[in-house]
Amino acid sequence: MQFRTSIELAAAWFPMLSPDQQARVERDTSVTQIAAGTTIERRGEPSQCWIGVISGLIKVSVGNADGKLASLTGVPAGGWIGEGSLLKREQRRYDVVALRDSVIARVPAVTFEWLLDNSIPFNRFLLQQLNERVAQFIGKAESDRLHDPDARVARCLAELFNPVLYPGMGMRLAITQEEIGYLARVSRQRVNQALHTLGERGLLRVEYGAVEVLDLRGLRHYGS
DNA sequence: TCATTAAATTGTT
DNA sequence: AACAATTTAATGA
Repeated sequence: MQFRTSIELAAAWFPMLSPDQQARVERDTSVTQIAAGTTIERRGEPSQCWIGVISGLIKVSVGNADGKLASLTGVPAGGWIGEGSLLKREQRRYDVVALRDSVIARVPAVTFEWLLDNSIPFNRFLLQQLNERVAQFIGKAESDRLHDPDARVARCLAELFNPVLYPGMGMRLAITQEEIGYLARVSRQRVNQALHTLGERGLLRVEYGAVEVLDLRGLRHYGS
């Protein structure tokens, strides 16, 4: 089955399961194709699924009670998101939106918990995933203090594009300057300024409601 | 299909 | 933070 191959390729934890565990995951998991710009999960909905990105790229907007964004992060192919809400049995506190045409897998909460109870390799994978996420936030906090706003914007964009890796190719990302601001922890006005600075250096091109990355390496190493 | 209006996003102070 | 300018989306003839 082609879905089986997809899950095996994208989920590092899948091959570690026992055959009967794999069988159950295959049975319970739904894999769907998502068009770019589609909202996969909406804030407030109690949808209890663990979401994995088989291919493409999605973004996760974490919001506070006011509906304003507190932070935003991209999830590349192979990444999984939502275990926090599952573990705490809460409502979703963020929007999940596909940035590119993507294929996502949904693992029901009961299956997720069953794996948690029965598979040590699965627990190990989760620990690693959580650890990396913490490291990512710590790294972001560090660069917040070390670099100027231009560099922060550049690195955040590079971080979003990092997983997709189209060397030299122009990639267009539908993201608002306000969103970039929350992502880079910079005011919207400063984002606007930074984008033009980066644009003048030929690293990207600013569009309405989007930016097109021209030089991913340049962005990643900007300011260092 | 085109013109008008509203909403969203951007650019500037 | 506030404002004007610009772009997109929606609506109706």
